Amino acid sequence: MESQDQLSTEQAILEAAEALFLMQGYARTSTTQIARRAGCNQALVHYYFRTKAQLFDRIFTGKLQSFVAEFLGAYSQGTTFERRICGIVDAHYRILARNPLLPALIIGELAADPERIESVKTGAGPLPAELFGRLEADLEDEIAAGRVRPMQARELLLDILSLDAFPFLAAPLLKRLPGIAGESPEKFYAARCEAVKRTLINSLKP
Amino acid sequence: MESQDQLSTEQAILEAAEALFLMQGYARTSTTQIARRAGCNQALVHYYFRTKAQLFDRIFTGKLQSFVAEFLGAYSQGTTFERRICGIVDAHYRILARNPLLPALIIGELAADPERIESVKTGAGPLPAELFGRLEADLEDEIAAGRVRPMQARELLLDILSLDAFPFLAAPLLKRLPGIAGESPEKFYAARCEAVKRTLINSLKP
DNA sequence: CATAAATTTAATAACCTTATTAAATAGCTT
DNA sequence: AAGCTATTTAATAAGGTTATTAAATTTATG
Repeated sequence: MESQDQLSTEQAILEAAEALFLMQGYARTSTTQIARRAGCNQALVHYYFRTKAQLFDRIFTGKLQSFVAEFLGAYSQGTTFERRICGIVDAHYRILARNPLLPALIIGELAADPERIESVKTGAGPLPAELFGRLEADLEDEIAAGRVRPMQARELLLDILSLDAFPFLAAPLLKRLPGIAGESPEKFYAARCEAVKRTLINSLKP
Repeated sequence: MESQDQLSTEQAILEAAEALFLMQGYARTSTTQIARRAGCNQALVHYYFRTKAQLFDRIFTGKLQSFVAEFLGAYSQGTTFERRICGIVDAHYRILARNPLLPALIIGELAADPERIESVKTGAGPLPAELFGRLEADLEDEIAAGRVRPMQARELLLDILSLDAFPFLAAPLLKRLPGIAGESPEKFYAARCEAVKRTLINSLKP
């Protein structure tokens, strides 16, 4: 039943589909294209996954939920608030370096099909809200102690998310900018991560 | 030759196409759909604009270039560096409030079709590079005078672009977040603009 | 080996898309 | 009104897409 080739064909389709969906999005990717990349007949894509939509969901529902959960849940155990913020940024850049194309896909697909957002939200569970609550409580303590300027937790979270995610969202554009085009992505992102931490830490000072 | 109805049909097609392209992207929008929204026959779309690609270009090439130019060129004439930074952010939020869906379209379409980036770059002309140079020179002066911490102009520009653009890119997601869902977009963006200015100004302190 | 099950293929139905064409209609202009 | 042009329409060609089907092939198993 479950021979080696069978599993490897199914796996080949999954991998081809993931790569193509990430590079081109859902609408621009055809099952024919997926089959060609996986090195199999087009009907096989439907044999294993029935429909293109099911194949997409199979790949991305889990990926999306774990990504969102990891991303919002990267509130680290640092000794100081400053260290915890830096921990978040480091964690975000690690996650993003592993999935550089995922943010653009999320934006693109969720904008086109907002009902999918609900499934992501329910899938991510209560973790994000819980962690936001912890960040909020910590921030209030820091502000009360005079170590951080008065600000809302929501704005801090948006600052962090913006600074971390934007370089990956705008990568196709940034890659071509004169000052960046030469650099390797790894070096660029590593330097950017350090700069973001400096910006964030400095922005919190009273 | 150019009667009132003729121009209004052409205009109706342009407006329908712009709205649909912005909401759904290029690949998900069909000329049939455009015609339906414009209230005309599908062949008319091709009568006026020949191909779907030409229609898209006709609408967005100019829009894109002026958007990029405006966005990068919003280096205002403030009396102090701090004021100039705030001027940029205010300008960005004004531009974005007028074109809230454009950033996501740019990201989505340029990621799928990187060669279009070149046309945007050439269309934007030397303005961006020139203005970046001015920001860089000003920043160096401020750092030399000890009014701003040492940092690279590139990182400052990325800080600004990230903080300004992200809320619009992630709007479909953010709109559903518990703490934001209730608010009107205008209020949310206005509050965010103020918060971004505070974050940026504070992040520059030595 | 025989046979049953799983996998793979070619063929194709049904549908949608872009773009063109030729005919019909409307709008001017004289 | 006739004639010219511009606009609009219905029809359709050509091609691509998803998904199914039935037949062929491979693989597993008694």
